[in-house]
Amino acid sequence: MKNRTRKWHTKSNFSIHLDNPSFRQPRLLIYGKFDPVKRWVKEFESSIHKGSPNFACKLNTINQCTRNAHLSGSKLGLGCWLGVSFFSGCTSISSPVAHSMDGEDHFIHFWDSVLKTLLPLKPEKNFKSYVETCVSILKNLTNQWAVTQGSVLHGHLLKKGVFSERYIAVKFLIMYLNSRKSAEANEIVKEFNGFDVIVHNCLISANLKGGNLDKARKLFDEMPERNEVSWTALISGFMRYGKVEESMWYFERNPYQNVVSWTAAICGFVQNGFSFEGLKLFLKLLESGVRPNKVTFTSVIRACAELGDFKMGMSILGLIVKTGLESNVSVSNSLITFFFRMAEITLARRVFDEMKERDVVSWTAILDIHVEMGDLLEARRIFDEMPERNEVAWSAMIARYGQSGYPEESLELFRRMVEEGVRPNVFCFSFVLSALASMKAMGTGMSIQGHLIKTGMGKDVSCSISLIELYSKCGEIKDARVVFDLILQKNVVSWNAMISGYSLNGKIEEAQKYFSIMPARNNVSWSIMIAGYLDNKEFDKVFEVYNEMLLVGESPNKSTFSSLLCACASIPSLEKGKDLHGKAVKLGFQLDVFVGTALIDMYAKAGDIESSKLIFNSMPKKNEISWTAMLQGLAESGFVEESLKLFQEMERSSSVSPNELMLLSVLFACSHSGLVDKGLEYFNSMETVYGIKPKARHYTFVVDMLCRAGRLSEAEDFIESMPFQPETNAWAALLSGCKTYKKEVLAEKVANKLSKMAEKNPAACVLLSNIYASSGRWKDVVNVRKLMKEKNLKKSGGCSWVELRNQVHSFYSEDGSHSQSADIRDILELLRFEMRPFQRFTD
DNA sequence: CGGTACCCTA
Repeated sequence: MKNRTRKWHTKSNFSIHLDNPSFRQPRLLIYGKFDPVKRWVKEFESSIHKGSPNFACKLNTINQCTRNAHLSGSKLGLGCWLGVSFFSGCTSISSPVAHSMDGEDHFIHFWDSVLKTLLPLKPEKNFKSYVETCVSILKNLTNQWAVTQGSVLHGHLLKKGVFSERYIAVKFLIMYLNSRKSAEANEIVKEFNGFDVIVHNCLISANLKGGNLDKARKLFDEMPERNEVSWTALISGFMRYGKVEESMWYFERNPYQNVVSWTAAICGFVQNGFSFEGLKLFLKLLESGVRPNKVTFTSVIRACAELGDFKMGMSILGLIVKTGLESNVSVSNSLITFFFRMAEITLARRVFDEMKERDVVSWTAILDIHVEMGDLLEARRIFDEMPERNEVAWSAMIARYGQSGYPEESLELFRRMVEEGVRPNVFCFSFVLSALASMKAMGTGMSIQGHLIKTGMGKDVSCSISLIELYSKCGEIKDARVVFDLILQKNVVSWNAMISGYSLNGKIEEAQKYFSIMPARNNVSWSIMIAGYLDNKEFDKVFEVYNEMLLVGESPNKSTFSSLLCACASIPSLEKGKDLHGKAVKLGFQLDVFVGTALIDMYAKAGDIESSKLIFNSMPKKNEISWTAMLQGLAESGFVEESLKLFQEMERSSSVSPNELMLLSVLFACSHSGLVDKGLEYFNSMETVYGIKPKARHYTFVVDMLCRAGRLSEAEDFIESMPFQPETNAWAALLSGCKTYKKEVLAEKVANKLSKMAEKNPAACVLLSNIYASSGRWKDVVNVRKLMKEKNLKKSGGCSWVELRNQVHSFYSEDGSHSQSADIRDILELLRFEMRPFQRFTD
């Protein structure tokens, strides 16, 4: 069911709304930098001017800083005040990640400073607020796993005699349980002197948090009496681990059916993907006369968003208004996302704008809307000016920068995140690792891996997947394999990453091996294999795997189609291509940039340039590759003027800038239409205007262009003045120019040059032997061939193939490997015999 | 001492 929602809000829904003026116009003007801590530190400084700060002033400052511990300036502010330099340890380290890892220390320093200020204070001055402050610090320490600082506070409170309060003892118990400090936890349990419902509840929920479901159940069963909290803890705990049936077993037997336990069950359904059942349970709740509260509504609204049920959502909104909860922060937060998922972006914005009070989730929700729509600039603006950021907001930005081709920015944000004391979760780590993978920054990736191993996240699937990606991209496939082997719970995605790594490193057999033994495959697995065979130019295998994929009932995705179409373009097979085009339209992929581009290329290579143009013009989004394919298609199909016109149009009207391949097409077009001077002009402006350094292939095209126009001496000068070794093809172009324009002297010169190169260059050998053959110098031909054999030079052979009943048969020259090779040769002999009378026409 | 909304890997 989760998948259904994901599929439902595709990007195409939003492109319409992006242009909606009512959404565009009102910019988010409510931003404003808000950092109360800075204000408090300022007030504190002014009180120093008046004299030394008193108890109330110090306590107040601690409270403010603790309450706003998440804010960026707070740690710095308090640190400066206490004379602790938070950045002392980090300025000397230049590596961004080493820098980040030190963030943990800043964060510990922060709490050390807080305690250093708190401990000398005398509680008698205002006992009540002193205790309140301690409890608030303790809560933060528990959330942030600062158990060392927690035990310092614990000892201090014992000494001061504040610890007698029962509820404080419970909070320490929870802290110790969460940090798995069983000795300390047992100590506190002992002090409670026997059975206590609350202590037992704490034990149960700690076990549930750690995943020990059986232990939790046992503790629950052993309890002589239970309260409503015991039941709800169990219900929600089982839901958290996907045990919906067990959870409902307890729900139905729960003697205290209050809102909280109802909400736990409803929410559990929604979180496990059973939103419809969640809604049904909500209706039952209404029937039973229990009044839903804000938490219930947030879960139910989320269920409507997951189901895409706008009407139901609006009915529930009616109920919300009736109960007076429409201005509640959490409820509004869920409504923002609900409207966004319904593509009602204006409504989502209105909910946000009309909120009297916003929290970090509200900001993250509105941030995510911009991120999802691809408006990265505006998203960044919101992100920078948000009053508070949590790991969700950070990870949304880090992920999106990485995916949009800005891995450096992704890494920089990650560094800042850790520096500001926000603890990254496994998702965050995997985002930043995949950004590093696209930068091929193995060293930095390894230091993050070190951190992951140290903190016990080294075997996590999502992090490991990104690590596999990183090592494969850097060519360290063995290391990728080590990471893969260590994953505790391998899922399909991790297998896919491994297969794709092998394929990327040219080990298609290994990829095939893993593909065949993986326990479960999805369409991505199949696509990876198809793309792998495509990279290896084994086109018959491409279609073989595709047919097998269809046979097992797996549905191809967009990337499958672009690989298949690319294979069609390489063969080229118009029939297969058209067939795939039809299927793509049926599945709604024809508007996709990658599929569209592959179609353009396929039709162009198959000679149907009209169809290419039709597709190009109908594409709603074109990227650099689409333009390149179209320009190349036009130029190579002989539509040179149109190709040049399109290039100019692109420069004028699109944000795409010219690349190497486009300039090759332009030079090709100029060469084939006799526009030599225009071509030279383009070539000379490559570096100055477009910032592209010409490659050997560009030089070859210019040589070809000059030769075609008969400007042979110019071509010779050009080839001699090249800053690097010319391609063999450049010499070939010059030679064929000599042949056309009967320049025998020059031809002889070129041949001499080639014979010098022939030692190492198989292409030069072939060219040379062709020259000798054409002038009847058979002895020289044999010498060249002998040279090739001695030096073990091999030219990659030409290959031809035919397509029969969904199978591609390929043949190399002198190739007898086909199973029906003998029969084929017999037929060929027969055909040759029958064609003999026409032979004089073929020469 | 129990229940929530925002982010989620190829």
